[in-house]
Amino acid sequence: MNSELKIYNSLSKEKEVFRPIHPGRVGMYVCGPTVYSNVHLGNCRTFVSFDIVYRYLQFLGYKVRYVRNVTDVGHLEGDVDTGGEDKLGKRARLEELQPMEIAHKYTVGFHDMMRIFNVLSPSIEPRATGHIPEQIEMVQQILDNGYAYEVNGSVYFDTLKFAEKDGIYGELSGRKIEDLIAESRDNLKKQDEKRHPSDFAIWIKAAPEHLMHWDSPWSVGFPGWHLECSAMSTKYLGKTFDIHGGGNDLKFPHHENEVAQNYGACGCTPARTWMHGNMLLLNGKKMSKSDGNSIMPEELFTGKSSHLTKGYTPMVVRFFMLQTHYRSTLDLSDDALQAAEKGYRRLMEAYATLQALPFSGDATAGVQDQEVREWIAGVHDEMNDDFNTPKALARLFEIVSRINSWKGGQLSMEGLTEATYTELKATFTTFIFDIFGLQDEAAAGGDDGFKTLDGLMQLIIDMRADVRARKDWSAADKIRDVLKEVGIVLKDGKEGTEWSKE
RNA sequence: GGUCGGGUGGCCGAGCGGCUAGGCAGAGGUCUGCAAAACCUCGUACAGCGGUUCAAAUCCGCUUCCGACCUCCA
Repeated sequence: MNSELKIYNSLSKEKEVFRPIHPGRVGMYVCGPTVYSNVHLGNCRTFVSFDIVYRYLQFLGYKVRYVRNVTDVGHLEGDVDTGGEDKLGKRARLEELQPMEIAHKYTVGFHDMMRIFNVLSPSIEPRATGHIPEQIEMVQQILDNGYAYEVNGSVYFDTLKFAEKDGIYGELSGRKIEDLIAESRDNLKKQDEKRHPSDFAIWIKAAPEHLMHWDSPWSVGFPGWHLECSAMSTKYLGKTFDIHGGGNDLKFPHHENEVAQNYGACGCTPARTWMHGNMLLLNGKKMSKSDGNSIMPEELFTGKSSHLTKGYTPMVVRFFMLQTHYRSTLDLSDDALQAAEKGYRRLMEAYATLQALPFSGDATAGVQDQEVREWIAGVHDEMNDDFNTPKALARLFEIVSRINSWKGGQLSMEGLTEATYTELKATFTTFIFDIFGLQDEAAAGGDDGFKTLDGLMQLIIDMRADVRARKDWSAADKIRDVLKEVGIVLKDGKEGTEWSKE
């Protein structure tokens, strides 16, 4: 490859050449789910996006420490002042379970879904309830440094002070200090514990009925939602690390407040590069559980949804996601999924073709060798350009045409050396499986089972070849038709008959 | 209302000053017993109106439509 990795930094709003703090190592933190209900497809898209980032960084040879948390406490519905209820606590009440049962139930569900989408497990998956002492310690540091104040057992971060003193509150999400200050005048009358509307709770005194609570220097209570990410990222990745990721919708207030907390506690901002994945749209609107505009992965797989005409496999969905850049919104529709399904199959069949295709090129390099070498450099360049999966995928399809032409005899391997051919095969395979994280669903389904089936199919194909040699077309067609009914397609080519599952 | 991001061919989506991706669908052809697959060729684009430029989908301005965030959300 010819290029260096460039990543779009939400903080600077520019693509920057990526240089890790420690050569050869990358520290990456991504905000995980709040485990109070099942993940929907929009959640999955974000984790697939960062899975690609994780995979590609590893492919480049970096030793990556990837931390992705699970939020199991402190995430309130609404505001603290308006008596917001903890999401897990509420769910626990509704399902008549312990909050930890809720957390466990939906964490397991989340993991299952990640496995189904072939999302790699992060290096560390810390949970908020497992890091209460660290969070209390951080609150204390923020208080000691004068960036927070205590009221009636709750502790609030003083955003106005931070904004005025350091001038970086609002930098990430594009909010202005002047607006904050202007707001504060109107707010003086409010009978609020907070000094300023943009202040946020970092420790919340628990109401008597609140199920999850811990002792602290200020009250029996629980940590604010934003605090866990600051505490856990600092613990596992240090005060400053390379990449912080998450969904676009977390930029404000969650990430902005994280920056404030880290600054308040450590005097520096946590991440050098901020990456934000864009939303998955359904009916032209953001997929969201709270307004009911969402689709669950199960519905997608089974096709049992008013938005779909049929079901789609996890890898088709993953392929579908890869066709769009992570910073663009992606509109889910049945038509688009059908197109993705065919594209995915075409790619997988080309992979199988390439595996079986013998080398028939030359000892000396010619024009074609040069073309293939340029192609190999090209796919890497696309990924280096802020993980441009749609472009890299487009490049893969350029090679699909070439593979099929070699096989079909429309193109020879003239001028192609074996070394280049080997590299082509390796690159093609690596991109599909290791970097894009796709799986060959047709070939899956058990190696033993597949061998048996393949043996049977070879027998049937041989017998049908005899029938065809006698020009008994009706018998040959009948075999083909019956097989089609059970989902097996026969393709008669020059070199014989091939079979594949529909 | 404030801040930001969009409107690209039948659909999904790249591109973001000159070389006009890719997938799916459509048309014609090659191959084949037929079919399928594959291959080759081909339409139909850059929301509208102005402007800058030798050159604009790409830059600037206005209009219009859509979305995100500003309150929990990946």
